[in-house]
Amino acid sequence: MIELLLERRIGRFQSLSPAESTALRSLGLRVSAAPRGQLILGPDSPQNQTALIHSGWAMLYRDIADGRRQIMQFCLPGDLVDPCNLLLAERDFSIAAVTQVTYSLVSFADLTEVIEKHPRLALPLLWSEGREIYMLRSHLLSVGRLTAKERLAALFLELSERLTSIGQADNQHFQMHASQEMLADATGLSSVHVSRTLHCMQDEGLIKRQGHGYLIIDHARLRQLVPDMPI
Amino acid sequence: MIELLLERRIGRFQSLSPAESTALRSLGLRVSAAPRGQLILGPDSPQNQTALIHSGWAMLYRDIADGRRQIMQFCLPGDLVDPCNLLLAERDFSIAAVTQVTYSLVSFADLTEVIEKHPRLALPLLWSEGREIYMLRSHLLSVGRLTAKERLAALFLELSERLTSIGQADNQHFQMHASQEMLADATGLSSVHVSRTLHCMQDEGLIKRQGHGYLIIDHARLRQLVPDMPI
DNA sequence: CGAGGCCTTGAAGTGGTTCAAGGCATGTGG
DNA sequence: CCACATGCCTTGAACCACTTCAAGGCCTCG
Repeated sequence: MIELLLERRIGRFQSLSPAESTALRSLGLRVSAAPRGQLILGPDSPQNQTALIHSGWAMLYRDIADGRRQIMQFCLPGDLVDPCNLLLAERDFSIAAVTQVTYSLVSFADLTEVIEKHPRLALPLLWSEGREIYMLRSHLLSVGRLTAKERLAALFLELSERLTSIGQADNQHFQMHASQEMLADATGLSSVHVSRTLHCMQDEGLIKRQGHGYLIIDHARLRQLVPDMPI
Repeated sequence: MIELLLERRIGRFQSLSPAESTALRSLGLRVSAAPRGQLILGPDSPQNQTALIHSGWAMLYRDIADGRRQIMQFCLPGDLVDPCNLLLAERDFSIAAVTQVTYSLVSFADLTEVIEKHPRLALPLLWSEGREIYMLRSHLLSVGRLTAKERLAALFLELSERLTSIGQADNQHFQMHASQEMLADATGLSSVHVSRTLHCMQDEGLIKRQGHGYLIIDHARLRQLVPDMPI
């Protein structure tokens, strides 16, 4: 039952045999839970481990001494974070829970064992890594060259699509769990400006908020606002 | 003789047998050349190809309709660009020559053939991919959260270290082939501001320029300027 | 010698930041 | 059930880092 999401994603690349499914699930057997805000992988965590998210949102970020922080990506259910990182001597990022999160830590040994027994799983896992890099590059373009409104629109569209693909949203609306400060740290803006820009977007009818979730009402206009949004 | 650089890099991860060396070299047998400014891989190039750089600098970038452009990374000799991308349906970036460049195009088939015959090469190639993602994240942090001076310092340090590791610079100085407009497109600044900031850095003795190359005179002070520069 | 590419420089403008105060929820302990 | 603290969002006002526009200079190359 658990681990369905990573399976489903991989299965979209190539169909899986029962043995392969079981092997994938074995990566997520030891489930941990973290409350909102808790560090999942930090500078002091053992190296050569990465996170597989089962439920909830996490964020992958790096912060620097004087308090500045950059959120590199939001990690959603089914995400196995950057497995290539397992090969590096040191991890350069931290992962923290945005909502209550359940997850499994995956070690280099775990992953190589699975791949050695089921070599056919290697390719889809790399495909998944490729998607991650792809998103990272889109993020870089966004932060480097888009305006505040465009950056937020791009982020909303990305989250909307990713959540839709795991059945946690439809194209019209989804639950936004990140605080405005997190949105700021992800987009390279200040939280004050995020607040103002969101109001502006709401006034223009691009988004609509109710409670703690955002309702994207005009998916098409948001998309048209973001130049070159292929994802 | 050619292809020495990728071998040397991979060999730093694990030592290579002669057969493995030969296999790696086979990826770079068909050498092409591109003059400064020429497109190497564009939107119209066949998918499922990536570039292996033999000599010269290239840049990986994406540009959007209205002329804005973001350079994601500079590709230096020995770089095999994002092999995971070979698995994706579509490439989201272009590669162009910054200087005169010699390179080989590597297809998905080429790479899988090499890895199937020499499975021990898979890990070091992924390690190399891991480094690339690592740099991409540093780049994102830079563009999202650093000031103009810090961004340029970070970029110079990154290039200095990478060039030093392939014997094309020592820690004190290196040849800067990118124009100020390229530096701007890489750092998310305007070229005018790059010009001013460079002058400011020169006045402070952080860098010194002669001819078309930059001479980094105070590696230590640059490093101290950039918060959290682990690379 | 002229053209084009790249860099420089000034002046004006603006998108976004910072600081600071206040509002509105939610939770918690007395 | 109130009093208070805490976290998050909002709003205004001042400020600044960086952009844009525009003109001019200096190379290089045909």
